[in-house]
Amino acid sequence: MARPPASPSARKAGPVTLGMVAEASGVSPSTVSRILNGTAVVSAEKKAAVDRAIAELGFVPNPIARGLAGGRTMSIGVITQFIDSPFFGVAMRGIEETLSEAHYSALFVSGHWDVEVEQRCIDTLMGRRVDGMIILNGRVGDAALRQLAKQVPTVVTGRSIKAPNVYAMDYDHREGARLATQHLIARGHRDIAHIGGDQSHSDARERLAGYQTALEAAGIPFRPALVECGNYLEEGGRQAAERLLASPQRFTALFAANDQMAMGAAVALHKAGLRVPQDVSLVGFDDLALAMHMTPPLTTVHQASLELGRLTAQALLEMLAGGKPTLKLPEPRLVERDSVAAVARSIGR
Amino acid sequence: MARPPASPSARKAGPVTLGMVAEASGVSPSTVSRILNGTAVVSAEKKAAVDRAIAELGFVPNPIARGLAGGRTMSIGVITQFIDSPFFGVAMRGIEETLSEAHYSALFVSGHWDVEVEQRCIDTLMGRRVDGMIILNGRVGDAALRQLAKQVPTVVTGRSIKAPNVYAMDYDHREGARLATQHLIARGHRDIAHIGGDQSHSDARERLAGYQTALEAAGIPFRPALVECGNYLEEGGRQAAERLLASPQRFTALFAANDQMAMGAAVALHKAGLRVPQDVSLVGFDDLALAMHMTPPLTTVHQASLELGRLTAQALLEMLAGGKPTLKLPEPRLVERDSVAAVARSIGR
DNA sequence: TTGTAGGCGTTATCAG
DNA sequence: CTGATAACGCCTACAA
Repeated sequence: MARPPASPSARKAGPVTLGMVAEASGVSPSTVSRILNGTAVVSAEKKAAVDRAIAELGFVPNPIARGLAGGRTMSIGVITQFIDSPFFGVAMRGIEETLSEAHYSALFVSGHWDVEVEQRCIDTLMGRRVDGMIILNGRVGDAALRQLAKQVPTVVTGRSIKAPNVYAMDYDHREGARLATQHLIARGHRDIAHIGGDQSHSDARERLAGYQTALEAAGIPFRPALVECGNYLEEGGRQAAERLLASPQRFTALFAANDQMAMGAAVALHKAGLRVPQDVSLVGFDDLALAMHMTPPLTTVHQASLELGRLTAQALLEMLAGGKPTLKLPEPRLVERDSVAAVARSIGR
Repeated sequence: MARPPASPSARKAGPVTLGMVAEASGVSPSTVSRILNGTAVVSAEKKAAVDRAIAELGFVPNPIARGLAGGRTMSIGVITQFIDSPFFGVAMRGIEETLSEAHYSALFVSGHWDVEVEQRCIDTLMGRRVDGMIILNGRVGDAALRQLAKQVPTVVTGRSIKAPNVYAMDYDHREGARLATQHLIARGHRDIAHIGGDQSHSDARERLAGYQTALEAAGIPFRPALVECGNYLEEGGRQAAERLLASPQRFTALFAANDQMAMGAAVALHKAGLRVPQDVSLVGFDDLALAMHMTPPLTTVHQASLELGRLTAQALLEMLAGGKPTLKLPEPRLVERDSVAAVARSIGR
């Protein structure tokens, strides 16, 4: 009877090597390698013998050696901006899940929204011979990206770029923002303020554009004084809301370009004695896990972050397999919760 | 004039190898290796020549090859439970920062609170020949940990274990919980409910114990009916609060074992028409980034998560350098914000 | 102090 | 179909 395979971490001395498997099953190392990789057809009996030896010895191929031998390292570099981002964190989970199912490991690094840091991350990752790269809303230029893609297949989000060996996936931020604003308009709001993101990011510009589009479609003039920008963080949202509150502008609704800023804005509103949604309606963007647990639960535009992670990983996997991915992100959709109220129609007052 | 070193990612063909550096500087590969690792004393002139060659060629040692050659991989395995945890996310950031300063890379993997998954993570990580391991509140048994530590230095949080090559760091959860409860008591509350965490985790048990300790110290009898447990997630907190609300028990304050559950509880309170803090005071635990941006901003026990990450990494680095770390986590402290109000003394009503 | 040789665990390229 | 043999890029005796 075959002894149950020993857990690798329970092994005593040096790890079981491919060579040991070869010896134990009476074939050459090359044959074992072939079986492992499906590189060539091997006679059934030898394969059986090897498989048994692998199981008995509890052999696990060494990715390091594999990588050195010019083969693949079975690892994928993933660049995010901050590893503790509530939005990208979920995407990373999706990436990790999908990748590990395919026996790949993800190497997560943070670019800190800084081109140079990000470039260094890329260099580090390439030094570790990753087989592919996923860049979540990176800041490096398209040129650097093309350069990178010459070495490994690359999937990027947050930008549209057409280049060999690069697959770009992005949300329709504009449409999402339009939806949010339109929802407010449909509830009777006309004085709608917007807290935008850092306008050097295309997604922030798109969201602003979507806001404008909805306004225009409803025949409401766009008033620049009603938009203040933050940095996509709670604090920035709070400050932007405070500026709005301090200005002479009046508004009955607020559309924040992401949930974190919406959260910050909610605090500012609260401190100013304004209630959500009775005094001002609030809509966010992203649908972070916490959106539904805010008080009141936040109406927001759903971005499938887990899906985003899964799909980017899946796309990369397809490229690694020599295919051409055609995956697309789901359409944005509004999630209605309790932070929006209708404005009372003030007919002929 | 020496040309500026080419960025690795700008290189054309194959990477620059140690051998090429050796050739360019007219020494043997071993000498270059020695200089790189400070393994032996080398004549100043040769060292200068090599250093120059390294700079000119933009040589970066290949960690993969290094790892294979039995040296170190300059990578550290980090096991968390969920990569998108708001609490551990920040800790991971600290780890990444500290490690990268020392030119180490972190390999983050998620154990999903599951012993088997976690064990598989450990095996994967060891397969990748990490030089050390950081396990954030892991679930594997102490035995497995000791076994692991035989192979690489290990730092763990969330448990106390004394073993060779293992360094355990933990917070004083009990004291933190005591502080929170005491604060409520000092504000006049006597009917204080508690939303606990999963009692199979020691930190959750400790926090409950701290709550009891404070009660006892104030001569307030502990009432089991006032404690409901969740899973450290918002949803669990909401449900626990709902159970509490549905029970015949009355309470004027609520101490949640973490901020996420406090957030969920806030929603339940809100839906029940109860205001925080006017109707019920609320205290959390962890001081997540979002605690200060809740409405109202949450009074909570500060756990220095960034510090936690930095210190675990630093401790590991010290072990890697052959030292014995003595680092300790800062004491818990209460952060007062706006979610607690005093109970009006109801004398002789 | 420095160079040579061998090996780390795999994969790839040849012959057979 | 299968087995030698040579890399992969670096480290570490051992020898000089």
